[in-house]
Amino acid sequence: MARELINALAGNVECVTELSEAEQLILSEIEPQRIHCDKGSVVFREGEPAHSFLLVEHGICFNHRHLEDGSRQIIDLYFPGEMVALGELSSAYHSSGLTAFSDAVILGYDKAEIKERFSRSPSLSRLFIELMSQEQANLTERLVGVSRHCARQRVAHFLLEVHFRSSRAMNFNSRVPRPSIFEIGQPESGRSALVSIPQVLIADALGLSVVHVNRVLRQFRQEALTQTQCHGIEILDLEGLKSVAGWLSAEPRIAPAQMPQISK
Amino acid sequence: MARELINALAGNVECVTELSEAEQLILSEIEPQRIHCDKGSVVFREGEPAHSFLLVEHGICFNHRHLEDGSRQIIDLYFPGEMVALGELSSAYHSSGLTAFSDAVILGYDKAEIKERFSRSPSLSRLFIELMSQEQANLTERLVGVSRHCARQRVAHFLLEVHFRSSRAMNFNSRVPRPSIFEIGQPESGRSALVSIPQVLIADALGLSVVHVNRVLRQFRQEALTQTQCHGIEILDLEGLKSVAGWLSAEPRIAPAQMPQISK
DNA sequence: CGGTTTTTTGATGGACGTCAACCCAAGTGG
DNA sequence: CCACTTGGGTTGACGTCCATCAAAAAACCG
Repeated sequence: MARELINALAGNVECVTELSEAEQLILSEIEPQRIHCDKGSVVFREGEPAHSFLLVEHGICFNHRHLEDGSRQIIDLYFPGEMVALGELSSAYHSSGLTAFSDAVILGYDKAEIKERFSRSPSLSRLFIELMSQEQANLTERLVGVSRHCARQRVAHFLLEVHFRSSRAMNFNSRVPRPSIFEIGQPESGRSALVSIPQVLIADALGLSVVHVNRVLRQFRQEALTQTQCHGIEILDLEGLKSVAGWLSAEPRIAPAQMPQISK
Repeated sequence: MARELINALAGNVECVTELSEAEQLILSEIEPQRIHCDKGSVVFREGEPAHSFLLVEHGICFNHRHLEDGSRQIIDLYFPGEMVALGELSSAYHSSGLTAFSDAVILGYDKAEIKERFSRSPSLSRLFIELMSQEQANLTERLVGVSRHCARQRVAHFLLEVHFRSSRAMNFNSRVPRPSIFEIGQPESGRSALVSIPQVLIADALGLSVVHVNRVLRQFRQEALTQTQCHGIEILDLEGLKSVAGWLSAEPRIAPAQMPQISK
């Protein structure tokens, strides 16, 4: 009985609780392949055939695309309990590569089987669509962020996102010993430590140069927003960083009135 | 019998042909609301409740988000036959606003009904997921484009994208008189005319200033890549523009070998 | 301990935003 | 018919943000 998939869904979307026993069973029955990846190893490259649907169990991965000029764009990071490149479920080829950032364990589910099982029940389909919507919303957010914010804001936002996503990831299978790459301290006295991420990764994710990322981080240090500790970036002033990033906590968007005329 | 929805799907995804008569009927039965929008009018704003699933029938719309500093980011354009913000299907509120760029007619389908009907058949669900994947791929493309390309490339790419999407849009209900905003000439002698789009829109879509967009367009004119004619941009040298944009026609991604070790 | 990777810092330059002005076409109202 | 507005396009001067180059310092890894 494999509950990883359901746990992962539960971590990402609320309506899992609405699933019936039978539906949960449908998901539990799928037996995943366990893929062990060494730190820094390439799980797959863009263009390779994509057989399976992937879920990160341990460690951190990121997917990326390589550009003509040799640089790479990191599209997203994946923490334990997160599903990799949902949008590629129906595609026969990977549109981006995946690399393990730390030693990682990835669960691979057969795509055909996943699709077949999801289509057995409307709720499961709905749930899947829900997930994709969420991922799309994230992408949109990222798009706006990258194109309209300066380096300071982007780096701050990135740190915060990594912080929150990695701490949420701790709730996923917390019984399992967590990989040592996680240096997350308790938020004692307002501070909290962070994953030790090389600056080049931040740069590639944000479309900045390593040099500039470094400079921004120095600024943050000088402003006592963060602090370096053994190759990790520790957040000292969460609220301060949030205000630098323009972080909207609950995203309560305004809703003025006015609808277009409707005819016929 | 309303076939707009099926036509739209057919224009975006191949597997529509696999749909059975019955499934096509399921879709044809839904009666959309017709929403007429004047040029420049706001169809809805971000944060407003989202009741319906929208399909552009005539005209051009774009969705956008407003930022703290007062600027706006245009997320995508929508041409006739394209579905607006697919990812929001399962969301109760619009995460971005929609504005009619020209006089437009939009078909509004009740979300609940769409969802109910899609969930009736696995093929329909699959089809929908397919669509969302595609949109996500586009978004990813845009993300990479915005963060890694210079203004020249971005503008060139934008012009090409608008060109191809608008000419594909002509195939959608071609029996209907096309809105006058479309000034698409036949590709006679290698040239082809383009929608007359204000530069400020290009700027907002690409995250550039109007001034700089203008400069880039001037360059293009000097290089005989484009030419202005009565408030429209005509593409003179399609291939030239493609090479400026780094446009990959068929996107044949390389697929080297190497898989990670698999255990258990 | 030397070789490699990552971080750090400075100097220089290019790309692009901002400000400010001017032009031109299309109304609009007298 | 003409003054006035309005919205977009065009152009120049100037400044800022950030990439690039280069090189040292620090951390890591046999």
